[in-house]
Amino acid sequence: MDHNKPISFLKIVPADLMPGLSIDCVIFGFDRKDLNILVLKWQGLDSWALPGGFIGKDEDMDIAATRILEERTGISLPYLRQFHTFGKVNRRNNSQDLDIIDHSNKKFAIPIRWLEQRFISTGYLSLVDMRQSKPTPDILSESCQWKPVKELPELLFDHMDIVKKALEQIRIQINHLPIGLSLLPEKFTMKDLQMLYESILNRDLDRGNFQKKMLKLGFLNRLEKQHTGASHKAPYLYSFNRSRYDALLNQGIGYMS
Amino acid sequence: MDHNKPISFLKIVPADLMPGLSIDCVIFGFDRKDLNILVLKWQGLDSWALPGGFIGKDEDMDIAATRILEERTGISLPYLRQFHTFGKVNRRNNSQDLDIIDHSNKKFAIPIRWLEQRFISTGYLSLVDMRQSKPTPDILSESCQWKPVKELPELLFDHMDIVKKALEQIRIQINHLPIGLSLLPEKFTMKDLQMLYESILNRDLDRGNFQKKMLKLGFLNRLEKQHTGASHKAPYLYSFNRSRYDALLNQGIGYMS
DNA sequence: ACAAAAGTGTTATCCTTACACCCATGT
DNA sequence: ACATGGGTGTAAGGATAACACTTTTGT
Repeated sequence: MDHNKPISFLKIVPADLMPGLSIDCVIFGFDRKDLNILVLKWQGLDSWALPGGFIGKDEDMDIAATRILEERTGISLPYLRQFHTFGKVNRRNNSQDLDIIDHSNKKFAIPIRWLEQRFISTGYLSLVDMRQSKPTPDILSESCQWKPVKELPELLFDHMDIVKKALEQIRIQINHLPIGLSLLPEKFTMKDLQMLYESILNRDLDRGNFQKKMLKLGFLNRLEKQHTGASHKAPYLYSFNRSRYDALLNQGIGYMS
Repeated sequence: MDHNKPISFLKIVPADLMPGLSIDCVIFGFDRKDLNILVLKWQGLDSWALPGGFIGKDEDMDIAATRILEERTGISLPYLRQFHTFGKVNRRNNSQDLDIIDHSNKKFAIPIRWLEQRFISTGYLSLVDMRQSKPTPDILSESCQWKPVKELPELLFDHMDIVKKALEQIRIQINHLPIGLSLLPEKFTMKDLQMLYESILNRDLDRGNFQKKMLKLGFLNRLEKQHTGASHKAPYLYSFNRSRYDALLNQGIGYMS
């Protein structure tokens, strides 16, 4: 049996899916300024939601997560990690949620009552470079957009709780996650890296101290300077020393707390 | 509908349970010396496993975890936290595992094929004072014992992976978990606290520095000394300043990383 | 007196913090 | 010349690590 055979979300065939189990993805993007999250707008509704889907009966959960994200947003991932499983009975039982389930059932001819069952959902998070991934909506969605964390629209179900938990986890585990590696392009400036940390930690860091700290940790390769035409000194570009970075993450990088 | 109604594990009635979903508990215990884990020995088999069970259709997952642990070991918990969900297709598919499932099916007259389905399992961890909880096995188990982490017996299915992940998580999140509060009795000595940290971090810490650091953090109440009759100075007893401790955990306590 | 474990002190070193200072560049 | 942002330096204070010293108690 091939456990990794991709299963299309768009054909919802309950017989092929794990019942009662879903996956929701919190995709963090970074654009040199703000931390963003990828959200989908459902067809014909003013409702935004996280990209999510279901798990094939013969599909590893991690692989399902990768597939779901790819199908729903067109993004293939460098990094995807489970962070929490949401198991409250009434996590999607307010009246608005029920309306939407009903609407979707009809619109997409999803087998009756499949969406109505109780779901326990596992949240996955990822960190990607916004400038290198152009999300494109699937047929269930009207659009697929990056929204700044600071001004998210209302989200369906308990998706706001899921986002909050993802943020909390990313902060707790900041010293153990390959934040920079995934959220930044191949080459980046020290300022880019600092702004990324500031976005995640939600506070300002001292420029000089940040620079010295990062350099001392020794996982950055300094490349040639690149002059952008701006009216000031050209910044160095950096790339990650991959093996050194991985080694440090295992121990937990001692960033400013 | 009452979402919190306890559902007996011992009556396995598939119609009342979430299919394909289970819970496994990694219960850490501490006895002033070693870090232990609670394991069950299955009836009539030489196999050890983590205490686990299933989730009622109208039961919150967190509440199911509490119930399962209580039913299977007799322990009621001060603290129980989800740490990972295990979703590999073949997590319990080696031949020994299948034998055991077959054996259990027959012995306990569990509805046919219930145990044979694919399960995705959420791991919960807890930290308890070994001296204050006397685990007692349920009827599925021959015994229920504490085993030192350093010399665990072979475990069924992927339970060893689950234990390893729990340990990894407890180390990564050590500054955010109420380690001491749950694993130690009401009153304890500084030595107790230090040995606990040493067990979890798996390395020695300097006695003098540890003492000073903990005192400076300010979440310990120093109580009267208690003389035990040993041939040396009597140590102070301490208790936790609960509100101060909670506040610090939110920020992340800066223990020696 | 001695061993054992608790409590505290000392010192060198390192890290963090808050700045200040100079450099390169376009206007 | 000046504003802007990049790179580096410095000095005070705090934290860490290694180890020494003193105290209490039973033998």
